[in-house]
Amino acid sequence: MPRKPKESPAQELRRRVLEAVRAVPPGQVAGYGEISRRAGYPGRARLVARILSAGDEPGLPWHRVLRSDGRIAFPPGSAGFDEQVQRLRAEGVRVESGRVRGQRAAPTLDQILWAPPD
DNA sequence: GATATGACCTGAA
DNA sequence: GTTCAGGCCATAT
Repeated sequence: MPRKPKESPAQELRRRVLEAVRAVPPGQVAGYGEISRRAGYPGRARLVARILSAGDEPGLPWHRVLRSDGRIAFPPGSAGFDEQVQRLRAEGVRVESGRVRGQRAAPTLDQILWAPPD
């Protein structure tokens, strides 16, 4: 019988990461490390970046993913940088000098999901 | 197989 | 507030 269509670890990781990114509600932001941790792969923040850079998944709220410092992962002046800032502002996130103001990348996604409204 | 690169993270100075 | 070094792992050459 044909072997199971078991996907490669990278495939599963990608799927989990995408799900974690989609789990971030609008107006909120998360860090790469948090996404990787929530996906079940702690310490693989670079993998998250690698996946987002692929941009295979349309409709993915990649703009809600920032660095742990709350700064934009893109270099200032870059197209991605500008686009991400614009999208965040459209969701009500205050962005100043390429950094998110008022709410850093939450230490844990639980903090985001459990964060009290206003 | 080895080296270099990348939308990174953490801790320490 | 910033900068530096070490770690992590998939992809490209």
